[in-house]
Amino acid sequence: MKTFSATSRGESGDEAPSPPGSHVSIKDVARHAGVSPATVSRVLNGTGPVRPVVQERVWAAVKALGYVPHSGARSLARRKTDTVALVLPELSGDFYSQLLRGMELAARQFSIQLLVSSFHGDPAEVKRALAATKGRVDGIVLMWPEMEKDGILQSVPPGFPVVLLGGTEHLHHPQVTLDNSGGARAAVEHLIQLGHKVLVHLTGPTHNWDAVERRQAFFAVLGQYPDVQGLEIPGDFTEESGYLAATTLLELRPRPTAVFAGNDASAIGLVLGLRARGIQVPRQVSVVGFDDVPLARFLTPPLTTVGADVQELGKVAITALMRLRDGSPLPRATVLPTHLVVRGSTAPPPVPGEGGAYGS
Amino acid sequence: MKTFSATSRGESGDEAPSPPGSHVSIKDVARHAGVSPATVSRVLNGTGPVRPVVQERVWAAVKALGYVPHSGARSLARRKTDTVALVLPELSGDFYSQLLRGMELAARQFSIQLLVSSFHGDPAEVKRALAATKGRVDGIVLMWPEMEKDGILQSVPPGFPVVLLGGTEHLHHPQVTLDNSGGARAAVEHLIQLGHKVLVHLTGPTHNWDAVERRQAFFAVLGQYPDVQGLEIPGDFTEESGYLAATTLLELRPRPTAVFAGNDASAIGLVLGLRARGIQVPRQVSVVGFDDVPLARFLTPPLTTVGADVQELGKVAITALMRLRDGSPLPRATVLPTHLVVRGSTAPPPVPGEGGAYGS
DNA sequence: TTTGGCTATGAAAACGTTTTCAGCCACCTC
DNA sequence: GAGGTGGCTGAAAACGTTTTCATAGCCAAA
Repeated sequence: MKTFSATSRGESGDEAPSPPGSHVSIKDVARHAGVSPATVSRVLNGTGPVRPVVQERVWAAVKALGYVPHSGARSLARRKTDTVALVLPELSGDFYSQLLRGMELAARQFSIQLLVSSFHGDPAEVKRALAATKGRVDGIVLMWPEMEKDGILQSVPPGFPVVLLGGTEHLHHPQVTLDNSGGARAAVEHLIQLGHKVLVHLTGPTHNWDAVERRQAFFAVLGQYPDVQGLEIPGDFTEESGYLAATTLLELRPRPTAVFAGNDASAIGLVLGLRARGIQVPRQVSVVGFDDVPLARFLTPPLTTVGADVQELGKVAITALMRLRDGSPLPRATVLPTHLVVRGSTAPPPVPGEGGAYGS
Repeated sequence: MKTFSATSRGESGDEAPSPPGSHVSIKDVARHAGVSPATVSRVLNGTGPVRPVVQERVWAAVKALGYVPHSGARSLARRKTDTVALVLPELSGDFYSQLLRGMELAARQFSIQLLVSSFHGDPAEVKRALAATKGRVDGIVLMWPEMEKDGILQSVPPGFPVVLLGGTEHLHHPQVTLDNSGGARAAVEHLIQLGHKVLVHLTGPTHNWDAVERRQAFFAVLGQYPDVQGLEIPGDFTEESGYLAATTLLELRPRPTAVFAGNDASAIGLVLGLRARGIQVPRQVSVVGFDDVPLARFLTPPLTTVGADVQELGKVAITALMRLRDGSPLPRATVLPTHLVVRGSTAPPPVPGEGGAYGS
């Protein structure tokens, strides 16, 4: 088998125009152009006055040597890295995918780089990730959906630009979130409007801020409709917990005819679980999710759910961070709208006697 | 509206234990501990001999001042950044999501950071992205699916660790790819085994390396079966192109009974397009995709397609890069296996006279 | 011709680390 | 007591930039 090793590299092919030494520094350029490093820096950055003829000499030297500035050294000298860190719970999945895309788009607009890391729910990882960014980035976008967050931000010095994404509000850092409450309200009211009288909420993890907000909104809406009953089944945002919830649901008395699930994954699990037990959605039970994952519209029936412009969320987070970095005033919290997407998994409740109700 | 500005930050809350000045450097720690910066460095990095009692003093000072090393300066001095750059066509979508996850997992294992950027098909962006990494990373994973790639790697000095992900092979850099040929072969042979005699390939973009490999494999297999005919319809990997291909397909003579689509997106579009024209899949036309996107198993019918462990691909790419960085020998090319996933979108061809064939 | 004020440049000091090099000290061996 | 020997430590030189500060030259004004 042909092998590659760091020492056995061949001659230049489509590499640098004339790549003499791997490491050509600003001093080499200066020497080659017959000027001082300071002047080269001035030409490269367009700062300070330099005679046109000298500028040409410098550019010529840059091209001739194939010089590319060393961003690390540059950052050190300028005290500015043009990089921001993204510390997220996960990187995969539709939500983060969209989020990342929005952030990348914004980053390009601001000409900054993105340093990503994910911590998979481990607080120790968050701390490590945050510490590792010291001296490497100009700011941090942190997403920490857990309720508890004491000491997470220990290693970041006060005054360092940090934007919190989702989750609870924070004394020291601005926050960008989706309107969980509004979305949940819309979902629940949709079910009530359809005529449902017994609703159940399939909750998310109790320590998850989004889950808490959605649950609160659920009961808040029910408080306004005395003739509607609200129950809840504990879940944890996984498809499996939704599947299992189907069993619990069928044992509830009075019988719920509609479910507001904390997110799409558990809603999908629930639909599958109900179907496995012979219950039809939405004829016998209506189901609403939350997130509007791409999958939602491809399901049978297509899932009614609450959507949001997650890409926009990413953009806004980066933009907020940049404003913070630049010292511009910034709202303490920015809440992005969510909207109900009515599809096929919701319908009016079954009329007793027409065979829609499920067995005794 | 309450606003935040960089200058109006409050007192410390859950921030640093005792955050005196925002910027505490190794010199401050040294002074506080009554030693030299060199000794602090030695203690922090566990290098060189330091008396235990002094070590304690240093650690105490570190804690007292809430010192966190400045990675930027560290990188400069060590000539090592513990960061690698990911230069990808996109960041969103199932494929990249999985890829990123694998890379992140591997990165954590190697204790390195990930600097991401995407270029959306623009060669100028690639060059900018690569140049921006100079002095910021120890290596680069570059994915450039286009056939043409002259000069893309101009600004990276020869000998700098680069791993190519997918795409064509390269003289100077090792490569990690998925087995497009094997997957395509398996897909086509599956259709032939089912009894199909007229196959059509819905191609990807002509300048895309993966598309080219899959197309080549399609015709290579057909070459071995003289009694099977192969046609092709040009596409571009988008769902829309698949949808439109349905029309073209129905006009072909002889009538194809099976389609091997270049990827899942176009396969899905095709299925939708066929259905819109009253053609049933797989009863009248079988369809195979490529990629096994998560959606595939939720479609009706679930899509038969070619899958691969994309997360593993990401891991392998990072691992290869690390080996390259460390000067370990490394295969010039690593090809990861793909596998056929048979689901519901393929079936034997309709038997004439049984109503399966579509109208004249 | 001096003075003053530009413009264009270079020398050198940052930036915050790591690492080399040399030196100090205590201990051991004759 | 002289001469190693080895363990700790500090001074200082990197690393590759940017930026401040000083100065040299030049032209206009006095």
